[in-house]
Amino acid sequence: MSDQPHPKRNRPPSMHDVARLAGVSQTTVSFVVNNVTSVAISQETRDRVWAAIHALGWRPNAMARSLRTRHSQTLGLISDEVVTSPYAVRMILGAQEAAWANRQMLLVVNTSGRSDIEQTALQFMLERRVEGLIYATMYHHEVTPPADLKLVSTVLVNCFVADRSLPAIIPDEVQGGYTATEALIRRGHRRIAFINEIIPMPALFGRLEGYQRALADYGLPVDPTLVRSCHSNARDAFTVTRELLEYTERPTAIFCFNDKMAMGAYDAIKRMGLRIPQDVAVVGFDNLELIAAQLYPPLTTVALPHYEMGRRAVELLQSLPTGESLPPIQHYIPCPLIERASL
Amino acid sequence: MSDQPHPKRNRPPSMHDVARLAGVSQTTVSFVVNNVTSVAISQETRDRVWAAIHALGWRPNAMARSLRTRHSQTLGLISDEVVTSPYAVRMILGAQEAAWANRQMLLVVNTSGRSDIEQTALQFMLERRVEGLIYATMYHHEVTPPADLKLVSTVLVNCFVADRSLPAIIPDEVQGGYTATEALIRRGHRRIAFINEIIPMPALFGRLEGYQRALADYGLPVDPTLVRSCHSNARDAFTVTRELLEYTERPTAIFCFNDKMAMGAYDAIKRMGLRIPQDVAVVGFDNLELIAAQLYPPLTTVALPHYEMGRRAVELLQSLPTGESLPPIQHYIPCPLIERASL
DNA sequence: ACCAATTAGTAATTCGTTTTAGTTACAGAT
DNA sequence: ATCTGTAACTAAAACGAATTACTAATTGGT
Repeated sequence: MSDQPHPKRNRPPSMHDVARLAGVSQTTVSFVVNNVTSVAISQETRDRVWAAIHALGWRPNAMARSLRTRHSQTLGLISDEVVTSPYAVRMILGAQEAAWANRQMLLVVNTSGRSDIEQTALQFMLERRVEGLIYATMYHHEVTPPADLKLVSTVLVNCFVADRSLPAIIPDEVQGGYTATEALIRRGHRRIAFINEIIPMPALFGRLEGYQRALADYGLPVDPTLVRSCHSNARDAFTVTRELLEYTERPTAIFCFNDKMAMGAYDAIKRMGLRIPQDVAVVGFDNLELIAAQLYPPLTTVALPHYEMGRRAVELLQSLPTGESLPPIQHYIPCPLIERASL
Repeated sequence: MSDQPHPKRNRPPSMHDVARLAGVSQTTVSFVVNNVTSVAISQETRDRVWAAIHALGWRPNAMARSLRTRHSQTLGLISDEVVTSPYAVRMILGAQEAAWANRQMLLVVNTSGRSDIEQTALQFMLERRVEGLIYATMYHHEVTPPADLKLVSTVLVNCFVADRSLPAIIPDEVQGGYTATEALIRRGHRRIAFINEIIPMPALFGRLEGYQRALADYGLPVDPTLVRSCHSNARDAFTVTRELLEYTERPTAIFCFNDKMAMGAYDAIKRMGLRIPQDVAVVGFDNLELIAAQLYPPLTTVALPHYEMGRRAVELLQSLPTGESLPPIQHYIPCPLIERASL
């Protein structure tokens, strides 16, 4: 009664089905598909096999292949909030594109900072025999990842473990702070304020160090009253900026810990009737496109190299000969200055 | 010489290894692990098996399991720029969390709008036998996905096909525009301007319709001079806002097509010495946290329900009994008003 | 005419599970 | 003493490919 001859339920065609249609053995199909040269197959047969493949719409079953070859062609990415955050989506993109270039797929899990999810996610990925794992965080900080992480090659991104026993890809905060400050100095600024984050974190110390080093390298004094701290949001930065601009000897430039704060600084500067960059120059950090490019004038800022970090992490994993383990090197990725119009 | 007895190279332990150690058959191990009740296994044996599992650190090989059960426990997500864009990362999060709740993993590929990548990505996912596919776009617009998409259950997110032959999850633009306008009306505003996007797209028409309907429902006239269009960036919105505020009968409220434009509107309003919301109220659209929450005063805006759309898409796929196909319903997801302080 | 080499394939095993169809041992009933 | 029933397992066949180790037929050299 049924028009469809159904070989066995209606599952997708297998190599056997192809072989049957082409009148050859499954082995031959495999050889044709994989272009195996160690065994000779006539051109005529190859053509017949390909014809059968197209006729049936066959495509390989990646699980069967992986089971046999012991290569899952899969990388895992576990992150706390990266997926959620506009901050770091480019990191995923970098990772995904690098994986893609190697015909690997990326399994992504966002833990929302919950360690139970993190633990389960790791187990899931181990079960899927990922060939490498990226453990990334939204903010650059120290982490204590689950112990099972040791069972697979892992690269930390934007974070590090206390004993530096795992390879990590982290932004070069010091160079970033240095670059921002140097750019201002080169524009002739001598009184450069730095509005820093107040909650202790590597970025805070690194950027401050960069700021200080740049001043020192160019023979400028470090005026402690020009270094202020507040929570990294526009509101608080607004207040601090206003205070800075009321100094008798007003700073002519402000380096903000991040773009959100630069946004507040902009507001304060404009409110006081000053112009950017003529009266006060501003440099931010993070290169949040949404803020930096939309502000007026567009904000010159230092970019966190998220894309680059994601890419490097994957490339590091791919560079690893099977079976060996990655040396626990901490890779510092430079933070480039993105020049717009605020200085 | 070597301390390590190596059963066969150094591959991860298999059920056979566990079985050998526990002194049972591999079948028994499987039954214990999967808590199979159709076959009786004594408690004592169960304990021995679990002990062996822990001793060896065994964990199932998901590929072998999937091969056998024909369930990949995997969903695919193909997007143009979603991964890249802060706009819609929450969509991925929604999808991932829903997948997670069902013990499924999400394979993510970003095509960067390139159809060759899109095509290959789809093939990869089909090879991995994904149990469902989400095809998402960054902007709400019409798409022509690859034909092979028909081979797997697919849900479109934030986009639709011309003939509506595929189920789609899309934001309810009309309701969003209505909600924004209504909120302003309820605050007593009578002259409400709408700065719309200028490039034709569903959002433009939908939000405009919502705006007009709200005015009509509340018996307000639609003044065509109050509806302006420009490219959706802060700079152009700044200019348009300035013009609007120079009308002799100035609008007391501005509904902006999106938050970037609201950012420009803020600048113009402040520049003219007016206060938000006392002199001019503003409502945005998109709820870009970075902008909306950082602006001063914080921006009241309509949120695109990205998280919800991602979640719904996955739940739709999961709701599908194996073998059947999803009805091509277009699901409109409401866009909620996020109240902050700009009206 | 015979051996070696080459060409063109195939059979059978394996990867690590799930699952169906048994098997064995023993207790209790008759 | 045998039969039935249950408890406690196990053997073996999938799943869909990759891969090793053959075989059969042809060609070429002498």
